[in-house]
Amino acid sequence: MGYYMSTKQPPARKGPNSYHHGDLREALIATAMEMVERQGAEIVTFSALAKKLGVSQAAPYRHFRDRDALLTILATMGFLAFTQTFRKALKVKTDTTKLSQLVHAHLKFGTQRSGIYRLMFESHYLHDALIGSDLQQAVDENFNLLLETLGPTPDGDARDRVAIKLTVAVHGVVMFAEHGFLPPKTREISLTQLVDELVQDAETAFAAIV
Amino acid sequence: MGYYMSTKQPPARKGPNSYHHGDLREALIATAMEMVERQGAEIVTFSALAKKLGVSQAAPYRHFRDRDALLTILATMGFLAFTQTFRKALKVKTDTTKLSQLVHAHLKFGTQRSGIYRLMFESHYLHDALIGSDLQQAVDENFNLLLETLGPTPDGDARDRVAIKLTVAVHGVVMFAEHGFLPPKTREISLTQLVDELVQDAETAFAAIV
DNA sequence: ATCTAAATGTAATACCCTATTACATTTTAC
DNA sequence: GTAAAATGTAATAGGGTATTACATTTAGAT
Repeated sequence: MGYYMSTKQPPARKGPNSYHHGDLREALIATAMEMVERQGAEIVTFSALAKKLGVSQAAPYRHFRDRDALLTILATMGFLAFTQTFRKALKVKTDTTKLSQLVHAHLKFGTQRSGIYRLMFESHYLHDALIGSDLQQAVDENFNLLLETLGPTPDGDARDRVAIKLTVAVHGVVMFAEHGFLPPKTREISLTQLVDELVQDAETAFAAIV
Repeated sequence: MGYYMSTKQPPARKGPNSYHHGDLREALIATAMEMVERQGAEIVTFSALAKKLGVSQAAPYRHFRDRDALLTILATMGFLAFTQTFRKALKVKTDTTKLSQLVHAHLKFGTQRSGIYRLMFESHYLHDALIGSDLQQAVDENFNLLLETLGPTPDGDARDRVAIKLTVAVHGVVMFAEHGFLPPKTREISLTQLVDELVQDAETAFAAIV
């Protein structure tokens, strides 16, 4: 007893001994992130994490004040990854516009990594943790990247509005798609096509103010 | 013992006697809906409901298979209310367009009744319950109302796309606003103003295809 | 090198929530 | 009026959060 084989995570510790894990904090974050990506933040519990990592249920509390604190970290990581995705998208050589690449990167991230995307944009408890935080900074950086991509205009506010309208629309597409609430006709239109149009519209609007 | 005074809900039963509640099902739905509107679906538990209504914790299970079943009913009610809001908005006499009234009704519903709105559009478990359901019907009805408001066009698909793009954008605005993730500059632009622009854009697009 | 303080982990516990089961009481229909 | 259906209860098993007091390791100061 006390030791058993499993096809999954053997509770053997990676650390220097069997009492201390070695780097439980990082292990918790990594494992939690995997769970979020696979099945969404809902299923992430300290209980399950502790079991998977072969530590007691109380152990995670040594590293995070509570469950929300861990999820906030994951969300922040998500925003950093989101921005990275944007940066990479801008570097790719294609025949489409930079703006299009950026926006399609948004769509792809949102739909393919829906677990983390939902954690990032649907979490209620993040709201408070936002102001003046790493998280807020990560969010803002994203938007600034979009503004830079659009380029300068005589009227900055006009540009901002174009960017905002595009962003919220793409976010709306992702959210609706994620939850299966796209209007009837949309079910026959590909999301890619829809987003292409949104980009087109934004570019037209931009051309009018540049 | 066994009986106590409370400034809140006295657990006195409305029904014909103290054993049977009278109409527990409706009471559960009504109370749960209040909780959703006030604080969001997260706080709705059978436990809390039972306590408030002065019945045992097991009693709610006589009326709903599980918590999600109750919440699905609330979400469906939410969609019906949403549609009703649309219908009423169309009846109001103003100097703005019907489309504008409809879309502003969406914004208002989403921001002022965020608890139910989030339940309607963010719930993961609704996804499965959707196909061929009352819920799906309620959702579709909404979109059709928007299409009717736009009016007929030679190319129906083009109209659909205009409607879809507008809807997702407004939904995006609501979601972002709700979670405090509006891009930096947006914090200074009123949501109303933003939505006004979205309507303008849609109307311009519509004018081009009519 | 040691030994003490800080860091990290555990066990035990209290509390809340879900959901089921066997049983109790009303209500309804015949 | 009574049997079946509907509705409610108590008891229980199971899982989750979070705290507290205690155990073990690690690391830093001397």
